[in-house]
Amino acid sequence: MTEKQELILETALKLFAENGFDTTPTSLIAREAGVSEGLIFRHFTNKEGLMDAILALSEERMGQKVQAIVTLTEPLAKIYAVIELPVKLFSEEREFWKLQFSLKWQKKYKGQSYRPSGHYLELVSVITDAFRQLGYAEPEKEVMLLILLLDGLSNQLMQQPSDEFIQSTLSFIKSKYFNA
Amino acid sequence: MTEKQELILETALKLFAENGFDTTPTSLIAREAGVSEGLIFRHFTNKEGLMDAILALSEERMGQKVQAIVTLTEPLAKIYAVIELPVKLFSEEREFWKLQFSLKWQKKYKGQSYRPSGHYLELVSVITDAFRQLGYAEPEKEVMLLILLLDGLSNQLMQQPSDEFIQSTLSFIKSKYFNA
DNA sequence: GTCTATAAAATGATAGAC
DNA sequence: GTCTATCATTTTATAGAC
Repeated sequence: MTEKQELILETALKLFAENGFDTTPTSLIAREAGVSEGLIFRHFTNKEGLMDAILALSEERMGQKVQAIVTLTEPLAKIYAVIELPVKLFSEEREFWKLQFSLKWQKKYKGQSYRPSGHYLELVSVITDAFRQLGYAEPEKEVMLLILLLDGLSNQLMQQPSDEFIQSTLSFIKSKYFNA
Repeated sequence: MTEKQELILETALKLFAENGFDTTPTSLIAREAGVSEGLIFRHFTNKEGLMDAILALSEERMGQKVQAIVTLTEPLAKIYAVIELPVKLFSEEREFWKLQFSLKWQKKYKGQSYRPSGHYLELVSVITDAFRQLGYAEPEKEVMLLILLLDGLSNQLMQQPSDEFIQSTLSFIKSKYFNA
């Protein structure tokens, strides 16, 4: 991966996150990255190829995050880590994750609608077990509820809420979970 | 509002909801509605005007829904009604509400980002009171949490989940709320 | 109110030189 | 690997006839 290739990827990521995939012209990406428009197509074939490359990075980074949670031993620690995940993702690489979440709502990518990644499914399974270990009566439903909650939280994080709001939300959510 | 005007609006709504605002050409709207493309611009000035007209309808319909909840007397009934709101909205007018929710993620409309409507703020205030009446210690935070939950639920509703999933989710959420 | 025809600009993509 | 120049299409929008 050459320097310009990375530059294109980084710029495209930023612009896609800010303005959406289909409202960001390749001409703008080229201008912002300071490269010729032709170069984008030489390296990534077409606009979709550019998105593919970004998504490949995404899978990799998400895998690392999930791994870090899965390796925790205490069930409650796992649950708290999942609760903190969206905030962590957004604070570390805001544009990157904004793009991820917004994809769900944009035009079907390559004809398929949004599909949860393998990492996501692994996480669900691990958290279900955690709830079970804590003695919750309906672990599957608890996970489902928690997902709804974190989905909504990710949603809110797009609006750049204050740090105070974020912290207060996190601790309030955590306060709802304990050994059953 | 003439017959063709309504037809254009209805068709645009459907297509915007399916494919997004900026990925739906006016030519397609015209073809699907069986009218000339020029007529769209004659009536709605430009593509944005078309969206404005749709959004005006939205405000009106949302107002009706909120009014129905506000007039309930029992605090728990209000909370349950809010919990049921997303499902009700999607089952009654799926495309319409899908468009609403997806707008949050699309390109900033007219340069402003998404802003909650007056109806929304009214609803928040009423539900906060309901929690207070039920004796909850931190009603504001409870509302915030509930909003996250319903935001996430709306998100999931986009994926056309099974009716069984929906019902089970609703009753599980409700089971978390009672007189404190 | 509605349609046909057309303009004007933007956009994705390719070819060929360096 | 990279750039310049250019093409083909699509898309928003307007003008004028009926």
